[in-house]
Amino acid sequence: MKLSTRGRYGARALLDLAVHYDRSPIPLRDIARRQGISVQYLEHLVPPLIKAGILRGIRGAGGGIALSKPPEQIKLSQVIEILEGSTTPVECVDNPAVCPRSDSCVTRDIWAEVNKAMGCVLESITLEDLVKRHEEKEKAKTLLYHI
Amino acid sequence: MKLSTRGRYGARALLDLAVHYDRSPIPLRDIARRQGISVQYLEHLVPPLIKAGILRGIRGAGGGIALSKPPEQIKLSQVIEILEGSTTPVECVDNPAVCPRSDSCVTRDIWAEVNKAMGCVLESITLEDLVKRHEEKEKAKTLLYHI
DNA sequence: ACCATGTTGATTACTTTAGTCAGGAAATCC
DNA sequence: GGATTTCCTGACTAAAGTAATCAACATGGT
Repeated sequence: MKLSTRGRYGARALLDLAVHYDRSPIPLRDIARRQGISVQYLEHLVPPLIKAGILRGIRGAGGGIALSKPPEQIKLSQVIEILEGSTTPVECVDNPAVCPRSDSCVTRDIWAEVNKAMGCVLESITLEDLVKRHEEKEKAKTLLYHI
Repeated sequence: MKLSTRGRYGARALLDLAVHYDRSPIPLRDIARRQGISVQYLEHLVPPLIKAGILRGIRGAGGGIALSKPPEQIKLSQVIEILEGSTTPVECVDNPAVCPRSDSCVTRDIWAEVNKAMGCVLESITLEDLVKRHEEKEKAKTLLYHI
């Protein structure tokens, strides 16, 4: 039930962008540095997000990438779907034809429920929520310094 | 977020055993045939389940494997844990040390919630539940013949 | 014209997964 | 007590997926 680096890095990158939302485009270089990801790897995560309408890319000096929608309109479920493909733990849930047992298989029903449970969580969280959580953590951290 | 064949086949095999619970041990050969899994592959799923106390193996003619606990005492979460290892979608959830950002990372919190959501589903389902679901499906199927 | 940036495709090394092969150990049956 | 049946164990292989780099291109800003 693993999530690959694509989804993980992608989520972090988008959070990074959401934190700086409404500012000018941010170069991949900056995100890569802040998030500890190589620019070259990040470059491969960007195109699918652009195609999906989540990001836009601005070339040339002073360019970078930016969210093409406000953070509260971007659900985590969508991001993961784009970068990881389907989140289903098992092929047959999305595509019953891959297994002749699909319609009589009770374990398949369970995997579908597991998938739904994950989906509900991811669907309920937007980039804005992530930003809020992030800010709260930062706040808590600075408060510690004053003790 | 994939589940490998280990967990899938293992779950099906245990369901098969649960359906025949309280009968004599069942040879791997039978389970393999009914479930469409190779005996040789199934043989590798059995030992960890035995070590975990879920199964016992009876050698020799008339032998086979059998559940060592009644089906209502075997949770799916345990089975998956044994066969797949941790279900966490991301290393850092179980083991914060793998990533220096762990304590300030909000995406990590999300993966933990996703993991919990999956865990709740798997924890709530026992082999007995699977058997019941299975029987209902069978019943529905035979009813269809009488229309 | 030049440089900074995103965009794209090919390639590589590595790891995991799925599965087979081959042989051994214990229990049963005759 | 030997043959048979079954589980048990470890080594091995092929294929796929993952993580990442390399290299070249396209485009916008100055």
